[in-house]
Amino acid sequence: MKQDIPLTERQKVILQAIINTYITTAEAVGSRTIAKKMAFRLSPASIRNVMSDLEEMGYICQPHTSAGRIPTDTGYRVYVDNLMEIRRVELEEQHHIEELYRSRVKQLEDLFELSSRLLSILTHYTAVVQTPRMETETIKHVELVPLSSGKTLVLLVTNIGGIRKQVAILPEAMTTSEIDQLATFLNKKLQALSFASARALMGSFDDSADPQDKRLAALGLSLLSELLAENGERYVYLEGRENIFDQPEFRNLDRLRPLLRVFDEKRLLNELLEYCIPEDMPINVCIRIGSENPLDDARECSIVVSPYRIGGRATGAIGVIGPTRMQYSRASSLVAFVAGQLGHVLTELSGGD
Amino acid sequence: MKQDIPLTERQKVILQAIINTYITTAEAVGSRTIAKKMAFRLSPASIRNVMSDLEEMGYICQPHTSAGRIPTDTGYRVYVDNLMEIRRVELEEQHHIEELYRSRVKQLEDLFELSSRLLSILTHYTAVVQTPRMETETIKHVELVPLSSGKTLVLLVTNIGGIRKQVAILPEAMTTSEIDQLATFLNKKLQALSFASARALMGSFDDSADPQDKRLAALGLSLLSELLAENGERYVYLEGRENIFDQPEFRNLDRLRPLLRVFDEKRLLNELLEYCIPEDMPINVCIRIGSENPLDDARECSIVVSPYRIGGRATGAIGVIGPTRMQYSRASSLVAFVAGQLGHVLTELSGGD
DNA sequence: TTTGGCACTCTACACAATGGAGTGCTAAAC
DNA sequence: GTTTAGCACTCCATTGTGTAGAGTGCCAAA
Repeated sequence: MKQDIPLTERQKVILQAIINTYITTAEAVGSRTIAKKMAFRLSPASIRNVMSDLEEMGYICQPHTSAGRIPTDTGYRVYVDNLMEIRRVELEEQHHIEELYRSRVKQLEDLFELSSRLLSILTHYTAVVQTPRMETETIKHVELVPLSSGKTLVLLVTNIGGIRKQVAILPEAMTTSEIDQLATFLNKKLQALSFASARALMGSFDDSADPQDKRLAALGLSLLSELLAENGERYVYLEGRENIFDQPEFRNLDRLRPLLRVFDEKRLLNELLEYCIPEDMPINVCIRIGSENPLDDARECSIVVSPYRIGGRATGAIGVIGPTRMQYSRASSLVAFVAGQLGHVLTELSGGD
Repeated sequence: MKQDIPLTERQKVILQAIINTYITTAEAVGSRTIAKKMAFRLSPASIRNVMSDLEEMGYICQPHTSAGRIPTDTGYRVYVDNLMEIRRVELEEQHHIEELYRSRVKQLEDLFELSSRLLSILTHYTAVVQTPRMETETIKHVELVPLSSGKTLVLLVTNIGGIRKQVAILPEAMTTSEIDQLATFLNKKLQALSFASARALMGSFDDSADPQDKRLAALGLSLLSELLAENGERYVYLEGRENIFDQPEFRNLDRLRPLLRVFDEKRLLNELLEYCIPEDMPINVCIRIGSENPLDDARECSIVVSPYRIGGRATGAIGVIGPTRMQYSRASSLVAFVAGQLGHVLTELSGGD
């Protein structure tokens, strides 16, 4: 491996041609194929020499002696970083997407579903959308709906229109008007607070002068504490599972199965996304190729993922998962664009408070 | 085919043995195997004669000349209807399940998720749960949460703790207190009504004497109409997808794919469940075997499904999907039991109004 | 009516033979 | 020095052949 040596122009062009070809055909590409496709004429023999260099550098490899070459993960890496053409989403496509965002969103969940479905349809890969980090939501409204026998449905509406709910058991018998009073109290105190601040505030009433406040805060905390807790796991929307069946590399059941396992386990997906977009990410699109990603079960595939932002603050991730032989250029431009749209709508939702 | 002729005792015993064996081994079973397993001694040759009869009747068939026999869909049918031993769920298992239902349910969604996960774990098949028919829910509470710029989040809580919501645009500018007034009006009028009655009632205000009522009703209708509409599609919970990978008949990608397609398309699942449990079903457990079910993509598998009841009224379906070579006995007893539990908890939730 | 025996059929598996694609190397051409 | 034609070589994929094994159907004897 002599990866430190910079590529010559010729090597670049040929590596690019190999990867472009492989991406569309899914078959190991030989020197003859490249020779025919290239702009400046070179014989297959000359191409072979270059290919041999590229192999030594670790960018391509042969499945077996008498086969053509296929890109390695590091090969894709230089392709993604230096060689691929950056494309923009077609204007017409842009308008089409924007139109959908305008018309199709009736509730928060629609937004995530639309985003993931859209991305899976446009890219033909499997799309994932992670719901926003809890810290970026603030409390908009608290509602207590009395149910039977001392139980209450506790509803929490957040600034973006998200809902948390749970059935809680009242710690003491309460009349309807007392419950109303509690709800009013909670709404007044918690309005526009983050979950963490709300928790802290409620706790602070413990040594309050006003015994009424103290009592209400204690009641409120017992009803809300679980909803306000960091429960870690965020929901992940996943669309376009079926697309992997169209990828020849996943015709094989043994390769397919681990990937489907990842799709089924939200926990793994979350881990994967968290790894790509760790905290407040400054970058736009993150690409993890094959072995670069942390899940053993996803070593055969790549993920292209972007943070989306609410009011400038990265709060969640959206992206696509496909074979390492992915149309990185198209995928990343689409992911970036849809992430932008999603963030835009979410910001609008949360903004006009 | 001479399916009308009743089976002799010997034919029954042998058919039962064949199916029981095939269910556990997944391999075509030959006369020798049966001869060894049977209680009363018969030579393979005699068994072959009976098998020949059973084949002529259409209950078993040979994959090829020199193979043993496997049950046909009609074979499974007589097995399910007449031959299989009806088993009860072990008492210990029952207690375990009941315990889970007591402890794990914080909100309505948990209930469906628990039921489907439980069933998939217990049976090792894929489990589905359809949410209740809209007609069985009544309105418990309406909440209007003002969002930015003339938008409102409309929340509808039902008697079982279900939630419908949408972001609606106010048809006219309203102050916060006007919105509160509207919410109070809606809660007073719609309390405990079904969706259909609510729709009808709101419409009836059109020729009301009181102009204030008329105005509020019109506003309310514009905000609620979409939520109250029959939107047809019910949500379907699905758990244990990965279990089909353990079934040898689905090792083959061509058999696997259509089934996964069904799993991914809630519409198809709904159709399947609707077909098995049409309307207010008197029966307990419905079993559809292979070609008996209406979906082409599910011709290779069986479904065991039961309605669950809220207050005695069947309102949704719960069941498992697996290969036609299914452990029908165990599956149906478990489905029935879990359906009972689910209905029980739902009834409790809705009951104490 | 039951059963042992036997010929027959078909699959699954292993093994060899063949064709084709693609390479690496070398020596000649530019 | 770089490029290219030629050639031997390697390996896969496909096809065909042979064999062992499982199971059947049928017949004649018990």
